[in-house]
Amino acid sequence: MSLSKRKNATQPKSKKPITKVASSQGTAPASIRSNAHLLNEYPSADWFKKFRKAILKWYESNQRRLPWRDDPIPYKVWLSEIMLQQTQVATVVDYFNRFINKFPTIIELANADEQTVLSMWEGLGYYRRARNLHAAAQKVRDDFGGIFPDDFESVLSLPGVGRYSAGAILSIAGDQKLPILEGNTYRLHARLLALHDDPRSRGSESLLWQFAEDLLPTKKCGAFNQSLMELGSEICKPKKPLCQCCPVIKNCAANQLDMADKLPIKSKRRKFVRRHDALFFIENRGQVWVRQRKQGEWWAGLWDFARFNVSEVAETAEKSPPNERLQNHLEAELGIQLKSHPKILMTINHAVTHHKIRLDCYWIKAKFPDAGKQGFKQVTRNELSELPLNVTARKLLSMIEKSC
DNA sequence: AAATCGGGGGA
DNA sequence: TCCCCAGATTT
Repeated sequence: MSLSKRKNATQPKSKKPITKVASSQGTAPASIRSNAHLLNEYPSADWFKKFRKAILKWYESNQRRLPWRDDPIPYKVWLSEIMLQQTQVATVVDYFNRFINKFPTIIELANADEQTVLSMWEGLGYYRRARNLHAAAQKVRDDFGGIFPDDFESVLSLPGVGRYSAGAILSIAGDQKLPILEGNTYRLHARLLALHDDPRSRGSESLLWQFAEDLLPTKKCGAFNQSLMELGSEICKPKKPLCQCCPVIKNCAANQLDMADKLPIKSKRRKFVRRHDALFFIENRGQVWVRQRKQGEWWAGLWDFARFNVSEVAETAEKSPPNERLQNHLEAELGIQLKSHPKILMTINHAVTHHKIRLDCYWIKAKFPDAGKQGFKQVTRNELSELPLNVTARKLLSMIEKSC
């Protein structure tokens, strides 16, 4: 099977997914030897042998008990890996249990409505993951006979699955010898190797994928890959790593150089953009205005109340005072006549990736126009509780329900 | 190579 | 406040 599209920049392009470097241990592969990213020598074969033994032994008695570890079938491992993308373990656990309870099998997930899937995802963020998960389940149902595939290329072809997730799923669920590289292991490896560069940079990334592959034992690759992440999460932490408790302290170049807390080199962070939004909870005789957010918008697929960017509105009408501008915009945009001034309910400060948002939430009473403008429709508060909402909308709603 | 996509937890 | 989290996808 050939890929019709590239999944990500690090994805191997050849049919054989992972480039084999014969006996690369001891002497670094050319790709590594040719750069000066390491403060130390590339590890020897003996180093790799001792590392594998020590970390696997540590993992046997130190692994956390997690729901997806009880029964590591491909479906559960896959689901856990998608939920864990850029999301902490503690956050995922309850979502995972609820999700498995609601959709016990891939087929049941595939046959579900996307709205139901999104509802189960509500609050977890990165909602594209949920839509991709649902689409992938349908692909498994339709293209793979309902059986989660067990070859790297097929797994990689599923939407939402990149090189990390494909390797993680197949190693954890099937003990396949495939490397992983993610947040924990970028940091762990940067320290083990004393990587004198940002591990997320282009050159470092390829070096670290090679290292991740060289690390793999011949068997127990699932436990081994998990042990790397577990160690990174619990011992080799971003701040104040617990080096005195580390089972592979003797393997750590950063520790030997007394630089563990100085590495990895952190990349420059893009600064936040401030943003001022206004939300309108529009109600009339028990009916509330909502719309489903479109593809390409934030929270695509989720439902939301009327929401505007105050700065953009201000640009189009500079002369009037802020409240009046917003009100005029509201009337023009939604085709409604306000019976009263919007009443401020609450202000929510939140963040969406690199945006810091102040959200002023207003309540207004207005009659729904005959033809719903801008894709709005009206629903009862009861129906509202069933729709997948973004966190701020849900927060506002629960505040309103509480005060009435 | 860089931007985009949420939300929460912890210091 | 800031940093980080078992990343993938698009531009």
